[in-house]
Amino acid sequence: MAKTFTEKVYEVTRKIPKGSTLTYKEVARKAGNPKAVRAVGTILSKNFNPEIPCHRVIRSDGKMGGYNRGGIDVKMKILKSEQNG
DNA sequence: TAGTTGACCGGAA
DNA sequence: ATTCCGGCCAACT
Repeated sequence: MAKTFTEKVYEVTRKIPKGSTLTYKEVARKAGNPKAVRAVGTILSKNFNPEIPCHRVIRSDGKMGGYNRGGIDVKMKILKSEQNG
């Protein structure tokens, strides 16, 4: 199979259940490179695919990194909307 | 091909 | 708690 790290990152991010959030480190870990957290940020930042809930990926501090589809403000609102209702 | 950049992480001051 | 530094990886120039 030998899927590229980028492909795995997209799949993992796409498989994140609603109402749940994963850290960049977790995504990188599931993708196969727990040390490529920087790359995950770079990859997701270039990702403009609505099928990928990149807003469910946050920093290990519990804070957020960024969002290419609206901004931190929208990202926060989406997470709250999915968690609470 | 080499160098720089970035939605990061962990440790130290 | 905040700020600064080194390390790692993929994408971009």
